[in-house]
Amino acid sequence: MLMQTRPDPSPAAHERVYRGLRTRIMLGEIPPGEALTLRGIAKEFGVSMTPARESIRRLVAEGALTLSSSGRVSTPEITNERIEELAALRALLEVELASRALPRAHIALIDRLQTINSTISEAVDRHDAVGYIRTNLEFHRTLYLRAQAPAMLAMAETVWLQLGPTMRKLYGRLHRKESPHFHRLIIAALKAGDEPGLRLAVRSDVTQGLRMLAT
Amino acid sequence: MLMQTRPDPSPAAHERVYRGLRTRIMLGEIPPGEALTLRGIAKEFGVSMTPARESIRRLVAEGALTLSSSGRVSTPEITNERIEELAALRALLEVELASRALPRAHIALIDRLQTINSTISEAVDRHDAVGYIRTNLEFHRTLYLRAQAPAMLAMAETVWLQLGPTMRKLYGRLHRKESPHFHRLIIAALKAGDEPGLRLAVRSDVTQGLRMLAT
DNA sequence: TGCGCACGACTGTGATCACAAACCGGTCAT
DNA sequence: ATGACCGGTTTGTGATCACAGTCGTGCGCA
Repeated sequence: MLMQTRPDPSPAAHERVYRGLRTRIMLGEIPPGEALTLRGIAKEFGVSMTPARESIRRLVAEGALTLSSSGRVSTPEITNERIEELAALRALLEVELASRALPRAHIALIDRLQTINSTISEAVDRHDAVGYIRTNLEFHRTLYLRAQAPAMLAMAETVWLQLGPTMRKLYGRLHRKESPHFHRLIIAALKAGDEPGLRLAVRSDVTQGLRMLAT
Repeated sequence: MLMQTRPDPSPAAHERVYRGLRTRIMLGEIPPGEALTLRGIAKEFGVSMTPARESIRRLVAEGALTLSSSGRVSTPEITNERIEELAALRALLEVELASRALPRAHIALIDRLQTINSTISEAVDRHDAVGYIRTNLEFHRTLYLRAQAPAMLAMAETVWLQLGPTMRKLYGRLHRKESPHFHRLIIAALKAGDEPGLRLAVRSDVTQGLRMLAT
């Protein structure tokens, strides 16, 4: 009985399309309001319309794309109220996730977070917006994975996805090298086992992007 | 120019299938671990496999259904950790929603909530589990609609959906007529404009179901 | 009697096609 | 010049089909 349960021999076509579009959206590579067509997506990924439609349905269900009344798909045109809401959701979810990760955060995790943090600084110096966004999300995901709360983490990722199209322009104007500042506060709070400090640091980090847009 | 923009002349087939399955899941009419087949769903709704598959994709994306490694779909088998997590999510999201609704809660809303509450009592007396669940959710949705936070409300509904398959058995053993107790506390806090009291009441109401399962 | 194995039915996947509605030009009348 | 109208083209929708993988059942063998 050497039934090697290979988890992913060759991902289904609709899965490939989904992942491709999802990362592009989450990293802000598609501007808000951009229109997409099923045939265009299908041709781009070298598949037929069927898997393209299924991936679109998933992304629409996750709020990453919107469907016009006639079925046209596009990246959502984001309003200020929506951004405020999504930022509030990030604060709610991620503060809780960080708090749950705190008792499980041993030194190896903190080391890893510091490594990621320096990678973020490099991306900032390089003015690499996509690299910055990706590494920044990796920082948060690495921490929250320790919370052992998959459903909560999935919701947080959904919020990141919905913020994707604005991330680009949001973080485009934020190439100050002060960005990992709150990350350092997070790491310090983790080291000290300081839960209130951690909650405040995460909340500050998450809502910092909002403030510059509200002006 | 009498272009009558009818919003929904005849809902698309995949939409009908989606709504049908969604309400059945959210109301707990499908037990956990139940297996579903595309052809079965298609035949039941009188459509082909295509719209059935699309609705399944949406529901899987929302966490209402799970996909086995071979693509088989079934309602999720829910563990205690998952329930704890989902209850925590309900608490986080709904406390925030209630708090945001509080300043906008005028007397007409409170009257409506009281009406819904008495309907809940009737369902309890009738031992009508599905009616109880539906009316209970209507109570919460009516309140949260006032929060003017559509993304947050959508997330809360997603959590309800994920809790659906367990709701039935959870609330099945809870046919004590004490159920609208926390609802009365919520209404009282709304009347008094007591935000801390409201937060506590919502949190208590939302997590009450968990406690009896944790034992 | 118990265990493995093969066969058949079933299930999800993806491609293709026909169809209806929406969109987008240019054109014409006012 | 501005507006409505009308064609062709594009777009989403849903049905159907062929195919590959999976699951289960019953048979056969030890």
